[in-house]
Amino acid sequence: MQIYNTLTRRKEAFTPIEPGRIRMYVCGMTVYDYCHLGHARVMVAFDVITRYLRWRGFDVTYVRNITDIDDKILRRADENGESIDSLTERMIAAMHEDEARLFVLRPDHEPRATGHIGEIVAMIETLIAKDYAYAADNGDVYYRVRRFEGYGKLNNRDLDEMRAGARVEVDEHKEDPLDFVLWKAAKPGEASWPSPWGEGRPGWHIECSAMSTCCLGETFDIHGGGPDLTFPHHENEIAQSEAATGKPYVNTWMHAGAVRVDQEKMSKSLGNFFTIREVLEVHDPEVVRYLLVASHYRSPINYAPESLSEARKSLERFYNSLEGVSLEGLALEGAAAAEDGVDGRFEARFTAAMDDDFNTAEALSVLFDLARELNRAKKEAPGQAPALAHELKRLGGVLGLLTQDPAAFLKGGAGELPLSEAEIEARIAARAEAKKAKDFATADGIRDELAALGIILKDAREGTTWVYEQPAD
RNA sequence: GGCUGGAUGGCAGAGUGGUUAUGCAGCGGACUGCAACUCCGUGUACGCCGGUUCGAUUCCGACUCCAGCCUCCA
Repeated sequence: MQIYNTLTRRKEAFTPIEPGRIRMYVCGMTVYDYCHLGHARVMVAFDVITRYLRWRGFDVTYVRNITDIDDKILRRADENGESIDSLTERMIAAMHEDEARLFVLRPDHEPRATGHIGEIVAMIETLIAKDYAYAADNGDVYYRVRRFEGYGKLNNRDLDEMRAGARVEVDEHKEDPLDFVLWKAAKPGEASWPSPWGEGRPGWHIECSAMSTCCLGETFDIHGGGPDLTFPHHENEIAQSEAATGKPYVNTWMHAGAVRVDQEKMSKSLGNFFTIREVLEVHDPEVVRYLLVASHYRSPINYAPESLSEARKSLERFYNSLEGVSLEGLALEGAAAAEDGVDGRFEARFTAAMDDDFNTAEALSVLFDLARELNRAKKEAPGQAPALAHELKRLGGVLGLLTQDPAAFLKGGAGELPLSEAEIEARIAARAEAKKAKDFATADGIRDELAALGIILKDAREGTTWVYEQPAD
């Protein structure tokens, strides 16, 4: 298996530290607002990675933290006139709802910063003892960046050039403008925890170092996150953890690609973001997931509402092929599967694609080939169709796709129908009558009328089924 | 300015030193009462300029353009 490592900037053969076991940490959300599509990308990317690694037989421990104390949270809670707890609990619940709808499995552990203050304080104390950190006279504790030799290695940054780059804020309490905060002294009335340096709260970077070490050990296999976290967040994590433990922090760094809108990064600060929940109001969650899985996890994707319609059409192709094939009573293991006409060639191609840095786009192309084969079988060799359909669902399932009932998906999934299903069925029955009487004008009139509402009829030998496609506006 | 990554057919999006990605859309045919679904067939795509090579979209170099990071952001 090959994985691209952000640290070395190339694909490397992946070998877990402990055979058969993979420890992975991903930087999660700061819970002061609803998740947007950029968050969805990271959630889905690492969900696919986790599902695939498990499918390949690895025992994966997946940790994704929750930042539940931070300046933005304090500000937002204040603006809302609600408590920090109330705000963060609401947002965490919303996040769990969003990810569940996107077929994202929950990580094994979701440590919260406020639940690990003890470990955080202990790590800061170690850093001070080793002279990598210092308490300033304002009650803050800072990391002494120039003390850490490898600083900048993840981003290929040179300390002196960064300084020349000038956008570094000068702070009179810092020895060096590049030093970053580990512990922040509380202002009167702010949420705070006791520490040897007075009441305060942890800085953002230290919480990930402390929580990852605490959940996964001092050195672990994979550390992931969004594309904008490489600097300074992950650089600082390396500096903190390696200085504190004297050991390598992470073997493979993985970063997802950005979600863009009009060729600009989707972000809170630009205000050009779409929240997951607002997108799910009009689109089937699987369509959103498909859109994210259809591109390689590292390439940027440009979000446009039209891309979702295209994603839906691609998924319709899969579900059309699956529709009408009964999987009941299939005993499909090993030799039985081979006899039924599925000889592992699709799985081999699928695995080769995914082993190559999780190439989901390539893997999907294998599934499309499989769907074509299934469509052919439905026509020419119906006996083989169930095995092929099973294979398609099985491999699709590794990507967290194709788990719905085909008819249910095609009928619009989550969306609201312009007519009730009973009404639609009544029209279909009326049309069948007209067809029987060779009154094609009436029959086509009913079909056109439904089509205008987005309901597309499909006649099959077994009867008429339909697809609902929300008309574009 | 520094550091990273990218530029592929109408659109989306993989990949490769010489051979079909795939999906959507288009075109021709089959199926159909006509459609839809589906099947079969169909497109001299690889930013620009040089170099290496028998041969480069794929390797090397320059250039142009785009994006991300360098400030909180997934």
